[in-house]
Amino acid sequence: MAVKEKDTEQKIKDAARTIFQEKGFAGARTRDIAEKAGINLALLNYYFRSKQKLYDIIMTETMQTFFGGVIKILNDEQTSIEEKIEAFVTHYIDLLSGNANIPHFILSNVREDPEGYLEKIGALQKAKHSFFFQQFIQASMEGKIPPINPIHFILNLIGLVVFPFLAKPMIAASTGISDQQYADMLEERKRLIPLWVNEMLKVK
Amino acid sequence: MAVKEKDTEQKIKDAARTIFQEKGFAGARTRDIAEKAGINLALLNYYFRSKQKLYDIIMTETMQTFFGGVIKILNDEQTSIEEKIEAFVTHYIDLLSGNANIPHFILSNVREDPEGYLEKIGALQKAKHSFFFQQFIQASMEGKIPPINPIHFILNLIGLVVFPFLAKPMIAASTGISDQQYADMLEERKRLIPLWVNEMLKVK
DNA sequence: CACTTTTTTAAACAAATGATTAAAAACTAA
DNA sequence: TTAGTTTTTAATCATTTGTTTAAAAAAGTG
Repeated sequence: MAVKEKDTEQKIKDAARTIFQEKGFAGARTRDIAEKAGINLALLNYYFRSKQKLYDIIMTETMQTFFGGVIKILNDEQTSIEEKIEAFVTHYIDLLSGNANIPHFILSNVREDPEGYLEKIGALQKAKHSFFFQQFIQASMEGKIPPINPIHFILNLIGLVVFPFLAKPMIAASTGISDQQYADMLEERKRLIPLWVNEMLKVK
Repeated sequence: MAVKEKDTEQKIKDAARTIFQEKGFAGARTRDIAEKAGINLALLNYYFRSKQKLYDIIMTETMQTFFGGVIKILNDEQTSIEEKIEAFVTHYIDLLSGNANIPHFILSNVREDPEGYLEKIGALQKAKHSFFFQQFIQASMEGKIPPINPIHFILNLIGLVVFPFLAKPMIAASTGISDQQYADMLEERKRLIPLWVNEMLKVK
C-alpha cells in the first residue's frame, strides 16, 4: 500500500505553519523550519524565495482558515439570530479545538502589521454587510435588542469563544487542568455561550 | 525649575518595556532599546548583564502590575460577590486603559514559557484561595449560583474585560474606530460587564 | 588636589541567521 | 541512452545582533 508522498513544498509549509505559530516571525528560524520539514535549508528559499514570503503565505492561509467558514453562516437567510449564534459558536469551537493557536497567531500578526493582511481577506467588512448584521439592526430597531453599541455584542461573542484558546496556557499552568478536561470544558461552552449571549442581549 | 533627571537604569527599563511589549523578546533589538533610551549600547549590558536578564525584570514587573492590585479586591471580607465583580472590572479597565498591551505581552510570554514566571508571582493560586472564591463556592452550594464549572466564570469575567484590549488592533483596523471611541466603549463596559456577568450566573 | 571608583563611549568580537552559489543528483522527454 | 530540465545538497557569504573590551570621561572621596 503505497503511501502518497507529500511533496517538498507542502512539507515546508506544514513545518513553517507550526513553527511560525509557536515562535512568531521574529522567533522562527529558517533552519528550524527546514529541519522540521526534513529538507535542506536552501530548498526553503528555492521554493519560497525568502522567510518573509513564506510567512506571508502561511499567514494568508491561516486568515482564510479562520475567517473563511463564517461568512455563509452569517449570510444564511433561513436562520434566526439565535440559530446563527449557535452555528457560529459551534463552528469556531470545533475549528479552534484542532488549531488552538490560530487566535494568538492572528492577533500577534495584526498587532505588528495592522494593515497588512486584513485587507487581503476583508472578512470583517463582509461580516458588517452580512444578512446577520441586517437582522441584528432590525431587531434593535424593533426594540427586541437594547440599543447598545453593536461592537459590544461582537466583542462579547467572539471573546467568549476565542479567549479560552488565548488563555489556555495560562489557565493550564496555574490550575494544572488536563488537555482533556479543557477540551470537555470547551465542549460545554458550545451550549452555554449561546445561552449567555442571549441573556446578555436582554441587558440595557 | 530643575527637572529631576531620570537615571540611566530607569531610562533603559522604560525603553525596554515599550520595545519588548511591541516586538516581544525575539523581535526586540538591544540596539533599538539603547537608542530609544538615549544611551550607549554597552550600558545595557553594564546595568543588566544581558538582554534576557533585562527581559526577565520587565516581565516580572509587568506581571506584578497586572496581578498585584487584584488580590485585595478578592480578599475584601466586607464586600459581596457582586461588589467584587464591579471592583474587579473597574480596576482592570482602568489599569489596562493606560497599559493596553499588557495582556498580549503576558499571554505571549506564558505561551513561550508556561512555567517561567507564573510561579514567581503565584497570583492565580492566591485567587483560588481568596475570600472571593469561598464566597463563590458557598453561593454555589446554597443554590444561588448554578453548579457549572467555576472555570467558565473565571474565563468569562476575565475574557469580557481583557479581550477588547487583545482585539483592539483588529477591531480598529477593520472598523476604523478612533482611539477615543474605543476608550468610550471600554468605559461603558465598566457598567455593562457586571450586569452581563450577573445575568450569566443565572443560566444553568 | 590627588586618587579611586563609577559611569560612559567607541570599537571590535563571535555567534547566529537569512540568503546565495555552484555542483551533484534525480527526473523527463526524445 | 542522451541531452536537457528540475530538484537537492554542501558550502559559503554577508549581515545582523548580543556581548565584551579597553580606554576615556565623570563622579565621588579623603
